[in-house]
Amino acid sequence: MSEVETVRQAFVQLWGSMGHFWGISPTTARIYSWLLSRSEPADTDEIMEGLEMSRGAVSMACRELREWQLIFPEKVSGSRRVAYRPATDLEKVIRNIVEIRKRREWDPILESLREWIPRLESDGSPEAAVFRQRLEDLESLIALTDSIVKVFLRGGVVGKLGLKMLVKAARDDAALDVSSGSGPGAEVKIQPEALRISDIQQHDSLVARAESAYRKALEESS
Amino acid sequence: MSEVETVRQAFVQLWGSMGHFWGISPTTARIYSWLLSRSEPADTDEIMEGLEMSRGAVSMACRELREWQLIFPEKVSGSRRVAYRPATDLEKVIRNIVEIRKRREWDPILESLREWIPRLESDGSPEAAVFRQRLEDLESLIALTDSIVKVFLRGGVVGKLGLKMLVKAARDDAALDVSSGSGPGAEVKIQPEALRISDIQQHDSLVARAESAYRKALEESS
DNA sequence: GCTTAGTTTCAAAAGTTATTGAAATTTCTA
DNA sequence: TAGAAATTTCAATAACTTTTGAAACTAAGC
Repeated sequence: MSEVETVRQAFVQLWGSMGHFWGISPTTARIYSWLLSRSEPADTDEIMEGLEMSRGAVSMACRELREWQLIFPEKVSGSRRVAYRPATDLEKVIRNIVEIRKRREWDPILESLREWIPRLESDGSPEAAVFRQRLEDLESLIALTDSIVKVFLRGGVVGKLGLKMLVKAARDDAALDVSSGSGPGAEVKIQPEALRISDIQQHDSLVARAESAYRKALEESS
Repeated sequence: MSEVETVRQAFVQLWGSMGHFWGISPTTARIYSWLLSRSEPADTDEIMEGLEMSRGAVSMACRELREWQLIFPEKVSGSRRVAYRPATDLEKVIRNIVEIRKRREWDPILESLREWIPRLESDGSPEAAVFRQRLEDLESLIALTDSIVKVFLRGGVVGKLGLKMLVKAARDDAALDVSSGSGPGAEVKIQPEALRISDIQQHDSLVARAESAYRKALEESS
């Protein structure tokens, strides 16, 4: 068995177990990843053989993948067969899936929370107050995640700067780990203070300073 | 039925359907959310009645919640009963879960990808090259997500600035949506250019400019 | 229009996960 | 220490999801 085949099998296995993240079944995920691992499209028979599945399972899964626009049918000339070509721009793919799932599944969660919170306000009991506080905390967390996803989906100067900052911070931390791991007191790590959501969400004029410095630098470089 | 009870039922239903995100079963998730909706801890009988479950199901689920440190057992004085108090600092809860799942599930994905990519390099076939490119794209995407999660878990000045930028960007976008939705040409939206991961990951001296402006502003304000 | 290659559909079967309830076990009190 | 309150465990059962394979259907070629 070739190296490609070995990696392919492991990749298909891995992607299959991640299927639930994408909102598709493991089988459907496995077909998509199998197609991704190839340089050419494949028809139903090839998929059946490659993944040892029934024709019916392949058909159902391919229909779902088409609905998600993860595969595209192509006619095989001189034959009645349809070959399936996977969507290969993975950034676009993931954007598409995140966008669809955000709209269908995640946004309704935020909406529900925002509906419930004022309803608990009008009930004056201590239990309602406790419950409401917890829903508010949860709403803050989910709203932060929503912000990150929105920027990922939409782009823009400030969002890009934010993401670059995050990447830099993670990189800086990794470098700090390496340097603090090489001395005699290697177990001692400087642990920054944990972020609080309320702090992150708060309007901050210092952030505006950083933003305008970045914009000025952008102008000067173009 | 009271307003609290109505919202509670909807919340428990919602949280139960989100259980898979946390890596726990719907039943286990429902118990946790039910406990969150109350101002006082509850014992096994109360949970059984409140959620209409068997004693066995409650016992198994509570064991799992304890393992995740989502609930804490408390002795009920004058009785042999144990009451369960939920962890209520939701930021900490989510951090804990994200950290555990990152270590157990998500980090191994990145590791696998980073193992496979060089293996495909030594196979000179066109198919290996195509497959390798796709694995590299995927690795980039997951590494970005990993960066964001790392910052969320660890904090730090640069990470905090990055998150604040993202929140600001999302807020700015929302404001832009509102203002562009109120004119006669309301269907016309300015769509910023989509972010590319390779761009975000690239070292950028302009980001350093923004960062030092922020640090300077921090010093001046303290 | 007929034939047939190829695909889709769906009920039955298979596989997986969740729940139950009673036996087993643990722990506390008198 | 015995008894019983309370919980845990786990095999059986129930519920849910996935897969199969053959009947039904579609579409292309002659």
